[in-house]
Amino acid sequence: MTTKEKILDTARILFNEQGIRSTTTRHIAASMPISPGNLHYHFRHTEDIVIALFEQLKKKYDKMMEEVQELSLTQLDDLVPVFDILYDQINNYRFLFIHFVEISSWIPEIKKDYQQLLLRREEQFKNWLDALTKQGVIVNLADKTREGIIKKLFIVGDFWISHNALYKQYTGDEARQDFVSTLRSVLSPYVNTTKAK
Amino acid sequence: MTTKEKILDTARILFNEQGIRSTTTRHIAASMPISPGNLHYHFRHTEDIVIALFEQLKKKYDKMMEEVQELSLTQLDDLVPVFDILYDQINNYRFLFIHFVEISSWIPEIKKDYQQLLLRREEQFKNWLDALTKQGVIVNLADKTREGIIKKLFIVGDFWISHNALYKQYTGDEARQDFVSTLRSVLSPYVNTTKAK
DNA sequence: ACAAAATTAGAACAAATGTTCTAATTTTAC
DNA sequence: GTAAAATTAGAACATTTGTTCTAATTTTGT
Repeated sequence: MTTKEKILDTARILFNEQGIRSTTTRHIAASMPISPGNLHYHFRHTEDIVIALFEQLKKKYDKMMEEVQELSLTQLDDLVPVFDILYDQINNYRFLFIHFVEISSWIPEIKKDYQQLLLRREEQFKNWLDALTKQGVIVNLADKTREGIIKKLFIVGDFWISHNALYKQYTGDEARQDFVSTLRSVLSPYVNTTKAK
Repeated sequence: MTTKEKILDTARILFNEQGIRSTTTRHIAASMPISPGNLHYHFRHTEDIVIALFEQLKKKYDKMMEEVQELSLTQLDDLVPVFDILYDQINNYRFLFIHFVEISSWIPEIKKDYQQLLLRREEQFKNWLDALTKQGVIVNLADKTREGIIKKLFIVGDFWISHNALYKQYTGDEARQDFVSTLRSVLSPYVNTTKAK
């Protein structure tokens, strides 16, 4: 692992554990350990580290969405493994989600990027829900209903981790299961109970 | 308005507008304007300001929940005015919701308080949903389903504002309407469509 | 009216932060 | 093997921060 990669990894872990407010470039350098000068040789500005980490997440997201596309879904629970992977990705970069508003006003570039990501994801989800309807997994959805479902999936997906940090504070498998079942429960009211093709 | 109240109001507005990271006690003092020394005469530590603001919100929440208790609900849309008031409260203290995880690890006292608030709210919501079922507004709910609904109401209620800041960025009435309709849509799948008493 | 208390301004301080600079060391290319 | 480039350590700097201190001014109670 190069120093650059090591910095990103250390930063990500410290950001996740201590938050972005109390994690300084000096802390990151000290815990590797390298000198502050060395760290700033690789990343001139602190925000460059955050930007690079966001890029990592974005890449992983895109890869995951590709894989989902070719999935054949015959029942709601076929989504569980997808939500599982989603959980890991969010959890590994949870500082981004916990501080998203702060970061996006600090680094406008990330805000723009994230909005475009959401736009694309919204389209993909629409297609995805339509496919589920066609397969008879979920009932027919009015446009407004479908939009509402997607909005709830976004909010729960992005902020379950914050809610959990504030309230139940599940860890490990318990956390993952609660995340998955909460996301699942956004869709479950719309499951088609009549046995049609 | 006393100086103390003025400080809290100014701090709240600056926190909402600029975030807690870039709002310092000096900024608050300068924008009133008073001297930094004067500000720290009224609030020895920065966190005392945040704690006082959280107390304000808590009081308003409790007052609102009392009022809701005596509401008679015969249809789902009777909840709209409740969600409306909720929106105003959250919006006026949105910095708390946007930085909740950060604040709660910075000031453990607030974390504890908020967890207890949620515990109480969870009980109230349970009773409330049961009442709605008895009145025939919503269908019978399994325990797990009811818990899931409440969890979604919490997550959407607490983080719609963050999601909106990141994505659509609605303002004014548009914002309020989207908040209300998103919260409403958590319950709408469970509305009782059969005409029973 | 006047003493005591409360409030205020503004200087002062120590600590921390992001970043830059300089000089040394290591790696790479040929 | 050696010159150039890349990497590293650590000192240095300017700025900002929360907070304290001192002295002045204003308000309050009687």
